[in-house]
Amino acid sequence: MNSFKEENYLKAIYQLGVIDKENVVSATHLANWLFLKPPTVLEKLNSLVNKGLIKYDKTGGAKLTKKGYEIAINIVRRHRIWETYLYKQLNFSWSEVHEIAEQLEHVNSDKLIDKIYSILGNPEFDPHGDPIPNKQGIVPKSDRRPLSKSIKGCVCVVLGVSHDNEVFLNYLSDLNIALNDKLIVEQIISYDESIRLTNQKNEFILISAKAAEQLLVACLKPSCKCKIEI
Amino acid sequence: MNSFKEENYLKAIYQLGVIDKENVVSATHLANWLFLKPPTVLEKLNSLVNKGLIKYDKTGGAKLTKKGYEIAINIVRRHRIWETYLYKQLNFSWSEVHEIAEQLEHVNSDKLIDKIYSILGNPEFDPHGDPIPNKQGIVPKSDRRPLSKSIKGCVCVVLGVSHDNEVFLNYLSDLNIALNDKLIVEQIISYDESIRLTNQKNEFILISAKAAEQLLVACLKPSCKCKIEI
DNA sequence: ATAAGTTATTAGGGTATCCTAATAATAAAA
DNA sequence: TTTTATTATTAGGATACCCTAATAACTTAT
Repeated sequence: MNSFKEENYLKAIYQLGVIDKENVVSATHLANWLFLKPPTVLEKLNSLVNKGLIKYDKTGGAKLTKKGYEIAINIVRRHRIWETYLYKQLNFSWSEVHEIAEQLEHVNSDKLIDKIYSILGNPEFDPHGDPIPNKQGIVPKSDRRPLSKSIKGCVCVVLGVSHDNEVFLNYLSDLNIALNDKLIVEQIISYDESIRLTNQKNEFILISAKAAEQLLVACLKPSCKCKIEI
Repeated sequence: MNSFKEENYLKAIYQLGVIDKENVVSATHLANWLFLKPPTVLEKLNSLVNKGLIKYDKTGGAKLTKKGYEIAINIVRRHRIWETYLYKQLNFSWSEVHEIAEQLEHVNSDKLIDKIYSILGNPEFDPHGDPIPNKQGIVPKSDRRPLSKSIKGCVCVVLGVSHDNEVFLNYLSDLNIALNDKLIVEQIISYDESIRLTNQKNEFILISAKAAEQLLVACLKPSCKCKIEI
């Protein structure tokens, strides 16, 4: 709990490294993400370099060392386990869990995490659909991808969202889209790339291209053409 | 979670105020309790005065204002609710819960506390036997007192310990004494004030005067002479 | 290739926490 | 009462974390 700040830096470097594979994790990039100013971040990055938790050079940006990765992935693990616990055991809503997990992830007790993880039945994915790293820091794989990559006829299951943002989660609630829902892609409207879906209750849902990029799904049809990469 | 430090100061002032009613909560006293040095504490006390959370003068020491009391008692409430949750729902042992609750008490989510409190059935006492303040900051009363105040023939139920110390809790485990155990005072040995007890299984237990001072019990015999204050 | 715009870094400053060492105030003992 | 011991406070310094303003190093567009 004392390494609160440091943990958040390492987690952010991990997250930005995963999300923007193209982009380098620069001090400015991190500063925006953490709502801080670049000099503040740079200062901290230097101290993380000194502690052997990251490597940093201005062209390649910040990269976690093995030691840094272990800390970061452990925080991510704790976060996702807490989210799952809050959602499944304590009946919090999908949009509420993130903020509380941001705090709980810094509670330092392996035994506590092990306990709630085992109560949950050692799940591989959290309620947002994000994979829960195991104790060795290995992240389970899934074929989740944005709904926007789907084609007409896809049978999709909702696995999560790409950015953890309460506004978007509430937007989905309003659209009547929830985690694990099965959605069929009826039509992709070429004019604005919005997508017409039907849900299990055979209701029509129209989702914008922007939202479709943030909604993560997996296609359940075993050999659907959507899976062919060009 | 940002007010971590401040919350711990206020909690400490509350706790020392309760434990040592005679003694004033001085900067030095607090410094020892918090493992800090007096100037450090004094500096913080001045800032708490400025924030209107305490009053301080060197003769009377630190005293919580209404505003300060509300924060302190809320942290105490969270601590004891988490202890109870860890003990009852997550099967942690009596001696493990304190350290984890020290962290969890700073997680800022009323909804989370309300939820686990209600899962526990809104208990009035935590596993150490300490009263759980209600949302209004009112602390339930009980007639718990040290075992050392008992007399021969008392039928005592174990409600807690006066100081939260893992060594002592383990010592009690070794003596085969657990929370809520019923103990009968068979004999008080005048030589060294140690106490001979029998437990529910009719086993004999010998407890030292020192330990008896730290073990908190209530006498179950309605009009037992132990209750007469001289 | 150069001006204009970005991005990275340095310089310097503020607050919060923590410390040691020195001094002031108080209490206890001779 | 004076000395001694204890306690409270001030002075001054270190580190962590945050900032703005200025400079240096790059890109990009003309």
